[in-house]
Amino acid sequence: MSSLRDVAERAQVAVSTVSAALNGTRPVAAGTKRRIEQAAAELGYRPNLLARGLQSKRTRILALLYPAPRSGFGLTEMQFATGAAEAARELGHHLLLSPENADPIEELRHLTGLGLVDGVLLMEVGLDDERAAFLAAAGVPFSMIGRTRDPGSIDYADIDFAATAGDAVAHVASLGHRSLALFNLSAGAYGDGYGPAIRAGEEFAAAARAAGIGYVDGHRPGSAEEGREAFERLMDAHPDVTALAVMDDHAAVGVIAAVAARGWRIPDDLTLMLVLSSARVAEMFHPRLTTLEPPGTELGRLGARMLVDRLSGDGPPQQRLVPCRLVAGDSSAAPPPKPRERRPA
Amino acid sequence: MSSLRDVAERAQVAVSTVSAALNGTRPVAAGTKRRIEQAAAELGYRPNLLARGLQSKRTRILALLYPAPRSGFGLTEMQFATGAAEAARELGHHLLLSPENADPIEELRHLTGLGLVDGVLLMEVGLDDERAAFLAAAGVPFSMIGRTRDPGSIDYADIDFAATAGDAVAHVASLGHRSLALFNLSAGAYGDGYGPAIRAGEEFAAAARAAGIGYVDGHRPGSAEEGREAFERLMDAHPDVTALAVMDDHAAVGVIAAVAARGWRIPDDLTLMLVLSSARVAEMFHPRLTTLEPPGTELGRLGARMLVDRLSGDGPPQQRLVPCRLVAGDSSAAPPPKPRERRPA
DNA sequence: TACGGTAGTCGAAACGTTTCGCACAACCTA
DNA sequence: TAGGTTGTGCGAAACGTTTCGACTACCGTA
Repeated sequence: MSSLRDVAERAQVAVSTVSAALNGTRPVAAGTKRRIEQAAAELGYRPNLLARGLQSKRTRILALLYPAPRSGFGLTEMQFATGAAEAARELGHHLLLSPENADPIEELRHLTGLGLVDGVLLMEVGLDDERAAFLAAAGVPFSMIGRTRDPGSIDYADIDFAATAGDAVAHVASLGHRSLALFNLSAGAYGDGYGPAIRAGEEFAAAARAAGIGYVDGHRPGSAEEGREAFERLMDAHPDVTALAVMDDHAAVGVIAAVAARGWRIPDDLTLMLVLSSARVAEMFHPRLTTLEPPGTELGRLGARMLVDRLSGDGPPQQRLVPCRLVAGDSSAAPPPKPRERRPA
Repeated sequence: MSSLRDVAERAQVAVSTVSAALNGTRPVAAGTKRRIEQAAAELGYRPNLLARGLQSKRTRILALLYPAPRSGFGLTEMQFATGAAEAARELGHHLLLSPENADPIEELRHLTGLGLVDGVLLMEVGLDDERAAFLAAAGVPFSMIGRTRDPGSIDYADIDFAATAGDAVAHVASLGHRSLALFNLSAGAYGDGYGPAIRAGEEFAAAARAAGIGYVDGHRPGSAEEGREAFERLMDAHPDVTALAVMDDHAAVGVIAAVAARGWRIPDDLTLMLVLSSARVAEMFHPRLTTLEPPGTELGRLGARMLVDRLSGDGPPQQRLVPCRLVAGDSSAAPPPKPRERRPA
């Protein structure tokens, strides 16, 4: 690989002049500049990132930190990563994939001590996230996909749960439903204090109240079997519920089975929608489910972009909320005209 | 951040001695070594990766190169990435996520010219992959997840399609089926020359022949609608087929609908299985589909490991084939005892 | 006693950049 | 004509490592 010195020799100038010409960091006479650029092109010169980073303390490398997935990552997490990587590249940066081990703080200390990364992008942020606290204390630039309970002036991109819940409620309300239930994420899959689970619960309740329709919460099925059971219990306690939003894919499978077991049909007897599931997943179901698709790629892109902004400038904190996109499937319809009854096959 | 010099001062030795002591690169007296280690610990010394890389020409950074996904990445691709990142970290390396832009070769030239990465891990390898050709010509160490038509002595980890097809055929044959069909990946989703599509086709044919059961190929549905049509045409042309393997998730949705439209049931009237789909996807279906789950994480890990091996040693090329895991669902059963007929609802 | 070998340590150079003070010429202004 | 201002380029230092030749002290041996 050719170095700055090779270019300098070929162009008959000093090394520092080449650096200045190529980076535009100080004025260089037009003729000289042209000679240098040509020499660089002829040699196929590429600046060495390590040398540059060593000197300038800026590597233009970002680290994407994510916990070992408790239950395997989904499409959304993949989108965070690819979105962030894309945006980073467009902005002339690189993205390092950093799985956490048992001790995330130690991991972080190590990672930032290496001098390798300029900033950190945090995924799967908890309401009280120790990583965020550590980074803030250590003065390491970072941004979050998701957010802590009190993000203060930390940059983040997160789902707009209020808007999302509003859209969901508006969707079923406009179809004529008067009562909606939510099956939240199970504690097992993500642990307690998982932001999306808590915020979604709160915002659905608020949106339903604002729209003046009934709202039932409390079930948190994490598997098909639990979904089936939860639906049975829901119908026992609240036979008037005609619309159901489910956050866990697998639970939805159970709900569909339970509906069928009663001799009911979707969407005629129940409007069923997924929350925070990608349309690709929703399409796997029969009927194709309506879903509120999380803006994974966009959140990833935003997270990376605001981190780069933070690194290169100061500016006010950027805090962005992006709503899920409602993708209508074949599982939404008007509520049944008269009370449903079990019609076992 | 403290540097080698700080440690040297504190331990009252020369910088070079500290380096030697900490890296074990040449003998250092036991007492001195202890003093140095203590000083390093007290200062919380971390070697600067950039400086080290600049000098030693080894950064311990690997790049994972992947094309912009044509149709959005799936779980398997996610597993490649997380598996590779995990293994890299365990081996003291880092993994850079590198999306390709329009011109992969230029991208590669740029990436390797930076001096930032020691080696490249290639994903989504085509049978005639220009990236592999370029890297080989450029002398850049790399390994592949997947493989070219003629991998020569290039390290790779790929799916063992022969074993996978064998397992699939054995599965249906043992249930009593005498005729199997395969719906391959659509050309649109992955382009022609996509290794898995071609190899799967060949190996299913070979396995069926070896087992002495009938085999039908040729359909390549890439959506639910195409899946439905393909199934209708299949039944028209080959009414004797009682087992079907589908490679595209969405096509399976259409097949299931078509089966239901005939008044048939799965698995009673048709044994349906997914090929190269994760169990998490198979569980979304009703009934839960049998699937041949690709070893995504393991392939990612293997790819990273063999690349690290290649970097640090010479050794013979490593070429590993890993079969898919057959996860039995509720969609496999013995073939129907008597010929099926349409029983429209 | 002199000599070669060895274990341990040091200092300097090198990796490829960026940055910064300084030099030099040409030009303008008073 | 003297002094200042610009425009342009140079050289050296610095970033934090690794590497390598050289030096010292000590030991055993001839």
